[in-house]
Amino acid sequence: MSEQRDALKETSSNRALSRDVALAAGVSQSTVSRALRDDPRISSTTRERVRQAAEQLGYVPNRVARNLRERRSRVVGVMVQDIDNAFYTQLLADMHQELLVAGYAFTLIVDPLHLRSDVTRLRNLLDASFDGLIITTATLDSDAPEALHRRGIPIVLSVRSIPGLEVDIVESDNVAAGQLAARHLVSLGHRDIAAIMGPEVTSTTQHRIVGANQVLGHSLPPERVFNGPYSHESGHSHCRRLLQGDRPPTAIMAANDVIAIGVIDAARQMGYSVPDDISVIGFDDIHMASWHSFRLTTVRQDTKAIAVQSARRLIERIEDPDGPVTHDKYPVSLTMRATTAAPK
Amino acid sequence: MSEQRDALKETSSNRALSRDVALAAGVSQSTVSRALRDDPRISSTTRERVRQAAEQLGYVPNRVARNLRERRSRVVGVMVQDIDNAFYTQLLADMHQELLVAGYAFTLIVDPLHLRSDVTRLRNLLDASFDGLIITTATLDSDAPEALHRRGIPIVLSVRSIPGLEVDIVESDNVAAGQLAARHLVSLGHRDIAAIMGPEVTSTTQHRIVGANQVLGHSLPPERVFNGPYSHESGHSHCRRLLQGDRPPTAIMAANDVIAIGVIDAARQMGYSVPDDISVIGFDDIHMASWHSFRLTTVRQDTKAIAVQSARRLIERIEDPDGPVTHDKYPVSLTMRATTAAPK
DNA sequence: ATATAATGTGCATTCGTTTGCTCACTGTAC
DNA sequence: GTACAGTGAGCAAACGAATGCACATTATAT
Repeated sequence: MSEQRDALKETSSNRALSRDVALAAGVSQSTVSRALRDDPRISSTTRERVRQAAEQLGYVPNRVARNLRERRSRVVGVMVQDIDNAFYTQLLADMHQELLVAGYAFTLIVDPLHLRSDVTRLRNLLDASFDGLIITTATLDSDAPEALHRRGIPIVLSVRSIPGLEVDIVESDNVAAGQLAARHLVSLGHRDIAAIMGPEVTSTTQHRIVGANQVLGHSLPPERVFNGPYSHESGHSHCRRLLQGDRPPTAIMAANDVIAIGVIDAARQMGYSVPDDISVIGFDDIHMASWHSFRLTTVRQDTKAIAVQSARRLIERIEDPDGPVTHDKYPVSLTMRATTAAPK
Repeated sequence: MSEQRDALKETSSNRALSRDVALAAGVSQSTVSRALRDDPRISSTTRERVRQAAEQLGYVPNRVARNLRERRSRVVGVMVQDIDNAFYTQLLADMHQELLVAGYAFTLIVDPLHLRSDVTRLRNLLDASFDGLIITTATLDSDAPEALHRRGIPIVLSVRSIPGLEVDIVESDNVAAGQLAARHLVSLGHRDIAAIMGPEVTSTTQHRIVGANQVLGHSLPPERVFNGPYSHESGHSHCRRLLQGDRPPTAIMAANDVIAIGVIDAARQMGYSVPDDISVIGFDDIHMASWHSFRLTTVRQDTKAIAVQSARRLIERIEDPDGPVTHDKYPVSLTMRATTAAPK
């Protein structure tokens, strides 16, 4: 048993190193490094010999050492508010894919606090040796993005933006999104519309409200606008309260599909029929929106394009820190399904 | 402009180093390191002076260098099949939390291929400098876990297991889960039950089928058992086909809630009522299962406990590679909601 | 045969920390 | 005044790979 212990101990520390390969192949350590990285200066015979030796010993280069030497980690951080949220989850899946093919790994940073100056947190971001950061949790009062930017850490603001910051931004045209939703509801004949939005300090929320107001010709009355997290629960409870009130609205605009589904659930639970008694429109068009139980009418944003482009922009920024700052704004479109209709 | 360029260039490379702090504080670089790590040998005056200098310069230790020296990265990999899946997403959220407080970051590894010997992939896992790996994608024919284990890389098998491998396992009692589901359906009077399961090579699928068969007193007929991915789509299409067949079953057991919801959607879409026309039971009890639109009866597994314990076991294993191998098996329970009833 | 270029390797340094060991200094006991 | 702890700090060697430069060796030109 103690023998096995020792064996194990040895095993865990006897990962073959480049110098072991060098010894086995009868060349120098630097030649091993070059051969394995396909340096043209190494003859093909030597290269082959080194390859074999490496294979034999199961040699895999130590990435930490390489990172130190190359002064980069090929790891990027992706900040999201909440992993357990279908929108972020779709976004992450596509970002992951894009980063992967570019040779980057990513580590998830969950940031429920919207990047408000939490010194410890900021320190962690700085010392975490990311090559860059995709931030999807920016709020208008986030201070971390600027601090990180000043430190020279490549960042891209994805999904949500902060005005006046000279960093790459990838987002949807949220003003147009607000317009689209409002125009759809108005054209169906709705006049009393409520909005269950995300946190007020969020660019998406503000832009969409602006867009909606433009179409309505007036500002949504404050008692018809609700702010809260992007959760099923938020949609559910706000809708419940609305329907219990004196004069419920005839339509509800939700900040995203997850909220919208919460709204639908609450309405149904209270015996209301969607869309006969009340119309509901969402944003995003996540997979779930098309499920038969919901068939949610929603303003589609090109989540995949945003995910992919965010990853690309970050990589570009990492590889060329001084390139021009970009701002991608993707068009949105209306996906009509079965949760909106003319009011009774 | 070109001035700013230069400034930027400098900025990105002039992160303060410990030697800069040393210079500023008038001490040696090693003293800086010790002072910042609260080494008792450093006097409090010196410590304070170093602290101030570090603060002043905005010094943050380079984690890559530290990792190289300490021979560890404080990063663990978590392998999941699919990010965009509510079950994994919940699991990840809790693992993340647990790892975070223990000082570990995690990087996500998406592994749709079930860890079948993909040499490139394995290489990537090996050289990625993870301190350990939580694997939720093991199948009975995965060979990577054994290879990784042999290499001395700490791993824990989470959710799914592989028999005969001397590694830590954290899972639910899936035989009991199968029994529970079958017993519930049988006690309601169901005799013709179909099962829409995950991939056949999965321990969870096999154990649950075993449990169900034990209760039924016979094996489910092959034409009533379907294997497929853990997706809404799989539940949807299999259910559709079942209901279009000659004699549809009176109840469907799904391998997880996501599939079950696909089943419900398909049934409703075809005009069947759940549970009046057909009963549906899921596994997991994800948040969504309780949404009013589904109210899914399901066998609950303690996802949170599994997530937390997997993280803990991995950390223990990292910190004590030679400790005894553990096998946690969590009990499951029946959550009765509104998708099961007696057959007509 | 000698100079010259082209080719392939190796030596030694570097990346930025942590840490074993040494050493200078102070204060106490003899 | 010498010896001896007990402090506090510095020197220098890791950690494991990448790479600039020097240096062999061979092929080519003269």
